[in-house]
Amino acid sequence: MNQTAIRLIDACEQLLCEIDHIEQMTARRIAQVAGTPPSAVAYHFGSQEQLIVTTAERVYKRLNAERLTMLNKAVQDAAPEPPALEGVIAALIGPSVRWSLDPGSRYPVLRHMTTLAQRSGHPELYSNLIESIEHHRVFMFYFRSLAPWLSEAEIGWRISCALGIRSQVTRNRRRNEVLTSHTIDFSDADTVIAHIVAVVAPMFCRPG
Amino acid sequence: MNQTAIRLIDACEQLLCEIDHIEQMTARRIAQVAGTPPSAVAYHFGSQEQLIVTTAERVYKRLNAERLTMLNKAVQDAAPEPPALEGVIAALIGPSVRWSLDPGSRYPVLRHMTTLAQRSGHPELYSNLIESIEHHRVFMFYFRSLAPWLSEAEIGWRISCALGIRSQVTRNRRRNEVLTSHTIDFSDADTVIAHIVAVVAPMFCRPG
DNA sequence: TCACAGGTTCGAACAGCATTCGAGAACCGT
DNA sequence: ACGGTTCTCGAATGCTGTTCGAACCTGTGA
Repeated sequence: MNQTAIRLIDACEQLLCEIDHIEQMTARRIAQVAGTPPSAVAYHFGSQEQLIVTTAERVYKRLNAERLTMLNKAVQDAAPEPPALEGVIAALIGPSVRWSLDPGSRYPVLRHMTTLAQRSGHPELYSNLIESIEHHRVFMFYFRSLAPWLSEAEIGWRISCALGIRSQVTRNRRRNEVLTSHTIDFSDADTVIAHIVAVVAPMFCRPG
Repeated sequence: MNQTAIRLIDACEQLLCEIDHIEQMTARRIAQVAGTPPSAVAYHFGSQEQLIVTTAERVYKRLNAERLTMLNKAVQDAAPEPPALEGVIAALIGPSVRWSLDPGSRYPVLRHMTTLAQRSGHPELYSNLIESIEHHRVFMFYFRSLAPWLSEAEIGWRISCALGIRSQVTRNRRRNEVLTSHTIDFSDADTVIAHIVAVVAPMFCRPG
């Protein structure tokens, strides 16, 4: 990849973390930070949107690496027994929660990307990011061994639910605080993770 | 309210349902549909964004009315016994799910509004819509009577979780389908509602 | 009937945007 | 050293939301 392209991605990543709202993201600003003319964005990536997606993919890989690290730790801690259900759930949603609450993390990149992906005019740009669930397969494996009475689809559905709850805390914090009368500290990652685990774990209970 | 203003809201509502990307929403297009000059948007609403928020508020009221109707029906069906937990959950998330799958509904208005709220530079415009939880208070009441072992905050947290899962199905359908290997029919409202109820209900179980 | 004030309409104008374009510079295998 | 590809860059294009001032209704008090 070209040096200019890399500098644009770096600038894009940095800028996505500095801005509050995606509208403040302009090709001119990215180019200014990267030290290139604005037209370099279109030349190297086709469009500003594609540059943002490329940037998000790079960040997303790091998040998934952290998920896998947490999962492996939970597995090794329990070996040779299967890992605790709570540990697997925490590995699935923990890094997102932790990143979203860490002001120094690159989580804003993913938040802005998700916003952009919602009914974008070019959904094909995001299909790789959204439809790739490779990084969930290994979770699927452990959940199945922990809840063999659930089908693969039922496990996938529960993973989806867990991710939906995760999104609710990482993206609608104000509403959450209002709904719980400010009695839950949604600014503390461990508290939030524990609360999510507490509601997700029962979903995997044996029926009846 | 002025006749021109009403025509602008009508045009805005209609247009929000026709477009699939919020960027296709332009003041000039709204004005064209409404038969006014583009400047009328700024004159009557201050900004295009404020017009969209006003439009969304009108639609949101209808959605909440439908939630209340479903809830009241569940209550009356079970009277004098307390309503079924499943019925209360279905009333909470059902209308959103149903609207989101009905091509003729006004759900796109709310979807675009949410997208806009996340990428806007003027969050104060949305605080009324996002922080108002009056329409959830009555749900809180019935949940508490069904699960008295949970505190008000714990109930609020579970409502939040249910709404997060709801958003996951109304907004990330493709990802859901991939995760469940296309074995769950996410285009059928009753199926989706039943699945959500199935995972949310256990959250209210008595501990231990 | 007139005069006037306030609210409303309207089109032109403004600043900002992403992207395109064409000309030139830089690089690289031969 | 040459020829062709890749890259750089600033100007230009056609969008955008919003502002502005003049014109236009409409109702009121004299």
